[in-house]
Order: sequence, then C-alpha cells, then structure tokens
Amino acid sequence: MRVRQNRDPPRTERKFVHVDEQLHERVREVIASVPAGKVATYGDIATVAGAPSPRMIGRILAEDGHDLPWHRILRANGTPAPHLAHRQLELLRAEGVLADGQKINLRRYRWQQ
DNA sequence: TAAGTGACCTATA
DNA sequence: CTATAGGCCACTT
Repeated sequence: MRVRQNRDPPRTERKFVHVDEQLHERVREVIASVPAGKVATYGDIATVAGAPSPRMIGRILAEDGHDLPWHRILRANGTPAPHLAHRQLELLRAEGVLADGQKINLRRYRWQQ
C-alpha cells in the first residue's frame, strides 16, 4: 500500500496533472507489485488497475515510470516495446527472465495468469 | 473540429 | 513469420 511519498516534483507542477491522478496512482501500484523474476503485459496492468485502455499504461510509464520496474512490462505477445528492447531484455535477464530471441515465454514468467 | 500519434490489443489472412 | 484492419484513449497539432 503506497500513499504518496516523496515523489517530486510535486504533482501540481507536473505537466500532466488532473483528474485521473487516482487511476494514475493505482496503475503505479500494480506495476510496483510485479515481483522480480516475473512479468506482466500492458493489458494485464490495465485490467487489474481498471485502466480504460492498455495504451494508458504505456503513456503513464513514459511519463512517470522512472522509479518503477518498467522492464517487467511486456506486450501481449511477450516482446518488449521496440525502442527499449535491448535494455529491457538485459534487465530481465539479470533477474532470471530469459528471452528466446526478443520474445519472453509468458506461459512461464507471467505474473498472475 | 479534425487528423495525427503513441512503451497497446485482438482477429484474420 | 508478416501484414492489415479496427478498436482503444489521452494528448497534440
């Protein structure tokens, strides 16, 4: 349970500040709850957090994902977002999540199937 | 107001 | 495996 700690700059000074702050926060929580060695898809996060669309997850991560385990989030087919692929697979490998080429075996590593 | 743009998804061919 | 097609939704142009 995470109750807004020292996360700066203050919300009021961020670029995207508004109504869905609540959802935004919930999404962060869900992502943070994915354990090391496991992965989840954008869709998984959206469903669990109640986000209207998986696209929102990527958007939130791009804006506010620096302090989250963003590398544990994959696309529905097990591959990472193209522009991050190299780095992401590297981080996953470091926690024992091995890729077959660019693809991760979701059957094996997915969190809460 | 309309069209373009994403760390996306599912279905079909 | 690749390629479309349509849907998704907040945001920018």
